Amino acid sequence: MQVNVSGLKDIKEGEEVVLNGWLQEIRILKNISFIVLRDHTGTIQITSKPGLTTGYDVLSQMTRETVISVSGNLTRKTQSKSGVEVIAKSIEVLNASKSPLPLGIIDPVSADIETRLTNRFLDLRKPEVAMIFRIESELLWGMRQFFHDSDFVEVHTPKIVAAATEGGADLFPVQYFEKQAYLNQSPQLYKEMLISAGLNRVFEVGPAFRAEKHNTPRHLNEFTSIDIEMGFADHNDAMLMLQEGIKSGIRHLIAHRQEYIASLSQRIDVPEGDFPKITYRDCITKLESQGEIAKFGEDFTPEQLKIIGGEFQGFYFITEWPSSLRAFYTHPKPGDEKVSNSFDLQYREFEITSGAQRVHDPAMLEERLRSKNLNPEDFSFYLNAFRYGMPPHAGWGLGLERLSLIMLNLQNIREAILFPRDRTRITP
RNA sequence: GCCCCGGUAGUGUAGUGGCCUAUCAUACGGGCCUGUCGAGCCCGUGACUCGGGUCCAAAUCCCGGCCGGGGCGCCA
Repeated sequence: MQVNVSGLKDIKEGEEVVLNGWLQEIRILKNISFIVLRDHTGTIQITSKPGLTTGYDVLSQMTRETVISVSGNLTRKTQSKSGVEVIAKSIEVLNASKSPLPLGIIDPVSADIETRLTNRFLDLRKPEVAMIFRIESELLWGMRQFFHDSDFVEVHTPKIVAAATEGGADLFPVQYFEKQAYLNQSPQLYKEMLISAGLNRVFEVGPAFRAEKHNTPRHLNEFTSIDIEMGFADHNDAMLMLQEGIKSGIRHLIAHRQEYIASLSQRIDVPEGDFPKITYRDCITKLESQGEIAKFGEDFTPEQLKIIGGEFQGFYFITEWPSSLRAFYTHPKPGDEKVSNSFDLQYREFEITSGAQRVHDPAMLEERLRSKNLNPEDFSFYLNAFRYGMPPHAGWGLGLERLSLIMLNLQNIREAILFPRDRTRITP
């Protein structure tokens, strides 16, 4: 019977099993040999002896990470520390591995992130590395379910676009036949058009591209953005949806994959209660009381965000950002138009999400475009959607890799994406 | 865009002008070992990012290229 390593717990003493996987370690002694076989569920010791095992004589030629198929009998009457092993009847090589490995899977010496990324297929064989993506998958699944259950439609908008989302530079140009096009930095404009289209609530999980030449542990040039937009809603509705979306993702992870959580060195809990909120102005007051120079209309430095983040446990919102700091589509706060109905979701010094109530009045939108030195004519495909009945609406965009980064306490965002696109890397 | 730091065996490192015929670990190859499990012990293979320059002498100093890490800006 073919089983995974994790399935061995249900196998009776002496029963014959077939295991497929990678040869993680091999130790050949004079009259007995041990192999540690690894599959995607775990590792198991395979014991073989001359005369008992077909293929014993070629064991000494087997290299680490060779793909093998083992058949044998499970026994728990073993001296192995794991308390269970398989006595091999036969060991077959399905595909040999070259040696030496460019990156050891279980070596005591750790490799640099660069070496790991250029050999990512080997790096990902480490269970703790693969676990990042298993957890990310579960978090995302839980969030997807939440949005579906909350009447959102999952959509897919173009990644090749004609105009800049927010008018700025920092886009990757692409040649689109005879036209100049760009990789989209955000699905923002399309999400909003779908509100005019009457879909009412949309969400999208997809790539976003930023041509910023940054080289930091928290930026990628291609990342995965979880975006939502909701009609007949404001920034407070959007914040609630964000809070509940994240909670649902974590709740799903905990409910369905306790074994993942157990393998981690840190705890993951569903945050209790509402995420606290602090206004931009209150942040400034707080910083000034600590001797920091923080001027209205300027973004916080990473150092300042550490100070603010130190006031909160886990997630918190910074709300009411100056209108001058936000994109043109951000709705001003009625009666206090220097600030906006906007928010960032933060975790310590990390910005996870940016969102807002959006401008829905076409005249105000044009004015806002002009105030940002953008030409409304360049946005006519977008502005048209506002001229024939656009509901008030709000939404946000969340960086999936940043969410993984903070949930798993990773030191570098490149850890949270399979094949990072950073300042210089376009392979693998 | 600005600034800082780095590149030595497959991997990770030591080394700051002569003592380097380059350290150590791990990996790899061979040997010993009836049960290992971070196996152990013995032997061995294996490296100074590239191109110029300074100097009697360069892994080490200088210039440039390439590659990488980080800080700021900007942002998810």
